[in-house]
Amino acid sequence: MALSAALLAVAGELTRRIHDGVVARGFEGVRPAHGFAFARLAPDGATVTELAAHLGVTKQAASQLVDEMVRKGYVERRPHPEDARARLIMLTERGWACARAAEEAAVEAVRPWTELLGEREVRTLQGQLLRIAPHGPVRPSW
Amino acid sequence: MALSAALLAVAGELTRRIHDGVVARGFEGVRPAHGFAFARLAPDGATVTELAAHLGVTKQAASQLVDEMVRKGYVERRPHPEDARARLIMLTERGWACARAAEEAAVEAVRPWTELLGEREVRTLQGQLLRIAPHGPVRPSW
DNA sequence: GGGATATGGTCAACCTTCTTGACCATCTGG
DNA sequence: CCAGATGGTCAAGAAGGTTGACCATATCCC
Repeated sequence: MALSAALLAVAGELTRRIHDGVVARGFEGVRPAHGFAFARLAPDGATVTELAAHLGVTKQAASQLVDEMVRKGYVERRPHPEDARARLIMLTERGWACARAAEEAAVEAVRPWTELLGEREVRTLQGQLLRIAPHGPVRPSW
Repeated sequence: MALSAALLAVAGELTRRIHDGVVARGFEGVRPAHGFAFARLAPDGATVTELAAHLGVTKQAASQLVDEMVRKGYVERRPHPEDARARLIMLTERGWACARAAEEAAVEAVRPWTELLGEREVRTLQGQLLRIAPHGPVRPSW
């Protein structure tokens, strides 16, 4: 049980730090859920349905999230090049900037661990975690 | 970033498995949030205000959670022995049974890790996590 | 080709869980 | 013993999710 508690504590702390780091870089009104969405949209965009599958929510919920991100200027809905029903959700320039900020914040949040455990141990840690749950849920919900 | 993603994936997977394990043992209508509450109530009970502080929510929210757990038979409100304003929230017999089930489910959820990494590595992992965030938030929210 | 059916997306209504604000009962310090 | 602090609840509302209905377009199959 101690292991579970420690893991959840670290995950919660990490999420909080990344979020704080993103806010500190000037992106307000953004939630962790947006970050999980960015991860799917980043390479080439995605449809609402794909995003919903990625996040593990209904497509209505994903659509509302997109509404919000559009309103805040992070993404835009473009016509899909191959399917007139669908729309391709793509990051705007501001969206890319926010994604880069999240990346920086993540690196910054992990840095103290390297100072504490050493670089080799951190790599070991990462390897162990990847072996334990290579395909865990993207949006852990509880 | 890969490290962060792996950590969140493992945490999400772990939470899901513990929850499933508890449900499989016959406790329905119970959420992970209840488990976090049990952890504080288990030794000797606690007041609503203490529980709220533990969970990181308002005392109104904690009170509602207690309402729900009372309705489901996991806890009961008893008069506080030293403060007539307060009430001592204590686990019922069913509450204790559920807490034991969660403990079992947690052990079961972690067992595959031991098979995968070996017992020594898992202990190392636990030690590393405890050093990284010894006092992370109890109820990671995102 | 063309109609039945599947799929992408949205609108609307509702539910759950948390918050804020107001309030009462009781404890505590001067 | 009274003023202020603290424990708890009630009520209303915000946030973020779900289900159900619906339209537009794509795909399958004759």
